[in-house]
Amino acid sequence: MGTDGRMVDTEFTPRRRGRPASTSPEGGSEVQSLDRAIALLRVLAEADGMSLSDIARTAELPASTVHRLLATLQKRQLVNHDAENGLWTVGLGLFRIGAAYLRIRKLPDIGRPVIRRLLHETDETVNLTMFDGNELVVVGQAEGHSSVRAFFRLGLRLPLHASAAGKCVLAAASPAFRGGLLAQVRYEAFAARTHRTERALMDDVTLTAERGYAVDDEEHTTGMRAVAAAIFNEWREPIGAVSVSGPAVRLTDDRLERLGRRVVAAADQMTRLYSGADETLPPEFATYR
Amino acid sequence: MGTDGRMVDTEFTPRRRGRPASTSPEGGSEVQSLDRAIALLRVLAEADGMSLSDIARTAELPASTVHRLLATLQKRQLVNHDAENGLWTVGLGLFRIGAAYLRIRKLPDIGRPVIRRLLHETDETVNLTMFDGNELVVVGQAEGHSSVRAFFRLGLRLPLHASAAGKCVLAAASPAFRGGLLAQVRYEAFAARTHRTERALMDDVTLTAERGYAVDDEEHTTGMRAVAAAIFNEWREPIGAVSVSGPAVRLTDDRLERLGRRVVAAADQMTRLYSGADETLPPEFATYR
DNA sequence: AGAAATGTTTCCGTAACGTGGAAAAATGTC
DNA sequence: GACATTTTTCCACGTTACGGAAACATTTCT
Repeated sequence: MGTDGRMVDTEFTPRRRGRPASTSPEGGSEVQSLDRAIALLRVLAEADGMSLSDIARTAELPASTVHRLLATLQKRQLVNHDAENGLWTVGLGLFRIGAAYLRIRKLPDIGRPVIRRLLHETDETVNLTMFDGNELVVVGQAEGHSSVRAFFRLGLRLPLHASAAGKCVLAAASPAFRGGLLAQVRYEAFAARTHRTERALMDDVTLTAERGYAVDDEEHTTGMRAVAAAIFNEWREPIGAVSVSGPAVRLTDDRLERLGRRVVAAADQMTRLYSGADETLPPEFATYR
Repeated sequence: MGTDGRMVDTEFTPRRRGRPASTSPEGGSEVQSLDRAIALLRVLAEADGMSLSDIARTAELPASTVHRLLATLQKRQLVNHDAENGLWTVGLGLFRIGAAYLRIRKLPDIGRPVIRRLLHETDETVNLTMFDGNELVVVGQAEGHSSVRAFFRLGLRLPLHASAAGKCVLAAASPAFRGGLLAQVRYEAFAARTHRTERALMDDVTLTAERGYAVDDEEHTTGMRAVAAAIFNEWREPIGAVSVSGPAVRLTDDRLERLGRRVVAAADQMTRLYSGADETLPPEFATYR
């Protein structure tokens, strides 16, 4: 309403296009061979070394079919085949791909309930961002009133120097790491109040470190304010941030302060969930930590 | 030679059967659709959220084909499809399967060079075992002289009360955990000298804890002796053991002592490699720890 | 030793199944 | 409102996967 629109589309802003998925009661197209191969992987993942005929029996498929599928999987390193005893096991290639899940989805999946609660308590848009390269990527969100619809859409990349999320990550980073990040900042001007010098940015970051949360006072988009707090991994390295944002007219100074404390609490909770011993997640996560 | 054979085949002893794999110069049968699906997973694992058309362009496949494959992968949870913005990401199912790799293959893969060195230094059969349920499973080995060929083959399960590996794991376990394990021991008699009572076993375990390594003096197989030391994870919980075994006539008391010290050193090294900061392994492993 | 049993790999005729172009459906952009 | 994009469904075609059977090996039984 107050803001005059999309002058600041830093990067592409992907949004649902094309024909929507059928409200499929269920099923649809499926590829038999792929479906069977996945079934084989499931079988293999539960055993530590199986012979071809064991696998074929368990999966209830003819041996020749299983052999063909396993050979393909082996060529791509998704399964190992011990040449000496002929046993098949899950392969490193599968692990490499599977490991990507943690990098990409762990925080969003864990953070969802926290974000949603924050939305209901504050009635403002909540964003979850993850550090990637030298920017922050929006990986989760919960939008408030439909009136001011999502400025920060999933996949959008936020600059370090012109976003609350970026500044709180800078404030939380180790001095050495922060130095490396600052060296790459371009100080692009997104709005009238965007920091234009390292000096100004660092003063803000120092304040942020003392305060515990960062404030974006119309620095990214004119008319928009936001507060953010950093989320950490198990070695207390910042990996992302939670932020609450809304039109400046609604986010007055004293409300900003209350939101700041609330955001810090939410970020702390996510840190504990991310690096710690909590449930709501499948047991596979317990293996790491 | 001295031993009179396979009276103690606790469990199945899988060994290479059937027609051996072709010394394939390369390739062979392969399944196109599966091969393409794997390529898609690789693409997805490198990006954090892609649209269908992006994926199709990257993989150089028609959109309809990609869609069909993704739909199948999604049904099995190997990929996620965000209904709101239509982005595809790697799924939890993929992680669940990939995580099995660590459970099954991490120690064997890491331990291989250590095992091989131990073989060359001692000239006796070396075995790597992992704790599973209430037994130890042979997951890696290096065989000495072909004369006394592998008694403990890959996949063989060793009992806790009648193997050097089992006893050193018992000795290294926490009192509470050890209690739970002991309650399940059946005291099956594998050889004349097998421990038959918890009393006798615990006396041996106490001695093992003091000594640092376990000794199997013809308790599993008459005529065979072995020494073993435990391998630990990052929380100092025993996860397996390395052992050196051979005919009693070759493994005299004083040689056993020297081998014991050597086995402890090897186990320590594997503990460091397994739980620590070493390379020789792809970067994915670094994510955990 | 030889024979029988078990397990793996290759072969190949058959048709089922995956393929991909095109159309339909929906949204963003001009 | 027309045009450009993107996703999803559809469908005729023939490539591709299927699986029985044979060939090949190794272990076990007699």
